[in-house]
Amino acid sequence: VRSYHQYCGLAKALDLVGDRWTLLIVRELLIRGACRYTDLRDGLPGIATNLLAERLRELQAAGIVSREDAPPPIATTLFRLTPRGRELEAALLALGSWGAPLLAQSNPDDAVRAHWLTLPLQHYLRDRTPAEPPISIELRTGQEPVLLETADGKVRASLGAAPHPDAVIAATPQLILALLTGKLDLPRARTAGLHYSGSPAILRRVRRTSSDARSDAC
Amino acid sequence: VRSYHQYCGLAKALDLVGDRWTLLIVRELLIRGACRYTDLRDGLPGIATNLLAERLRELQAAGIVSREDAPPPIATTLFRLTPRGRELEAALLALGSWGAPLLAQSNPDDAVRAHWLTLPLQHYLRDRTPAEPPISIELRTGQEPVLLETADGKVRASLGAAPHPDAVIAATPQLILALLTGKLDLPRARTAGLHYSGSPAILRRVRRTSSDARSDAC
DNA sequence: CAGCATCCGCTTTGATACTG
DNA sequence: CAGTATCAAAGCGGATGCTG
Repeated sequence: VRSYHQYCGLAKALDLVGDRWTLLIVRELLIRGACRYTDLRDGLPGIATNLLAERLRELQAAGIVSREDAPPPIATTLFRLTPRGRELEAALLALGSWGAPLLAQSNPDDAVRAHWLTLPLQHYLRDRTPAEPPISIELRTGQEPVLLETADGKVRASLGAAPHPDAVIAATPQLILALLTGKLDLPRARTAGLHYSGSPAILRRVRRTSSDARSDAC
Repeated sequence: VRSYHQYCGLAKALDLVGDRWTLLIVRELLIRGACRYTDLRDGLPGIATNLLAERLRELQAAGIVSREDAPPPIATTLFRLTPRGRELEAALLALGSWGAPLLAQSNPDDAVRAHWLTLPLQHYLRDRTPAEPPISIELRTGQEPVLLETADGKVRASLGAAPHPDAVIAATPQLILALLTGKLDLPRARTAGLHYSGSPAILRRVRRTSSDARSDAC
């Protein structure tokens, strides 16, 4: 809340979203869309409930988040990003991409949520054969499923199950990430506990390999 | 310093650069290159000196900043970004661009530094006639001069004087920004205290006009 | 002077308990 | 479900002092 009082765009941005937890709240709303208070709390393990309430008030005052009181049948409050809030997506993805390599050394006592996978996956994966018909892959981690789809050369990740997935991967987020980013091949991932069903060609189409030239390691 | 303990790239990034002042220190090193401690303090008005020292230690431990002890003639310590630190540029520019519209309502008691202009200017300006020979414009605000140069359709902003500028603009940063982003035309800017020397065509080549279609207002 | 370290008061955060 | 209340601990801001 305390301003830097500097005539600088970055400082002004940090005045609004630089406080602890604030950008992670935006992350939740970006990935999940409209959210209830409890959904947010579940996606932000470690946050104190008074802080979440206070941040939501600040974000609303800053025009980044809006709150809707219940469509009639369900009686609940929904929080969602305003258009201005959604404009934070580019900055958030850039920061998340910078941090993605840090996921390589995974800390065993880190909290894990399946939907957090969508950010690094969209960053690392490409469709190698965009001319062919699009495919979809379902990721299962014991929590909510995540859906991967190819679209104009890119890979989109979103929440939800695939109606007719071309492949299904079931494992921990760490294992899925290791497999898809090329750190582990399919046989090794399987012995580590990953379940894959579908044609190996589907996997090869989007999987990064160690030979992929990218500046950032994973 | 306190970690979020979340298996998420954004959270990992914020673990390293999410603390107060940290991204602004990176901003200084990005714009100015290698810096002495006192240069940093001057570019970060409001920071407590012990915090600056502590943040620099943390950034060094994180592999984002390196410190060099003096080339022999001058006896001083130089701080600079490591390659990994420089990779923060994209994220920093994205956040700065998001915050750039907030510069429109300028607060009179905000601190001002000429070199902070480089970020919003690179964001807003385009070279309208990239086929013509490149031009350079010098900005003077009473502090260090800033140099604008056209290069492949874009406008680059950096610190330092132009050897043979095609135009010179002297005014406060707020006025310069208002003129170049199209909020003020040249006659009005002049009556507000701005000095312009050079052909008006030079200005028209890079200046944004209110008719420029961009989603973000300024 | 450059580059800190120490001390102190205030603010922010974290953890938990409680409520309409 | 969606918060508020309370309180201890940590972080921050400002001033000052120290060292090569």
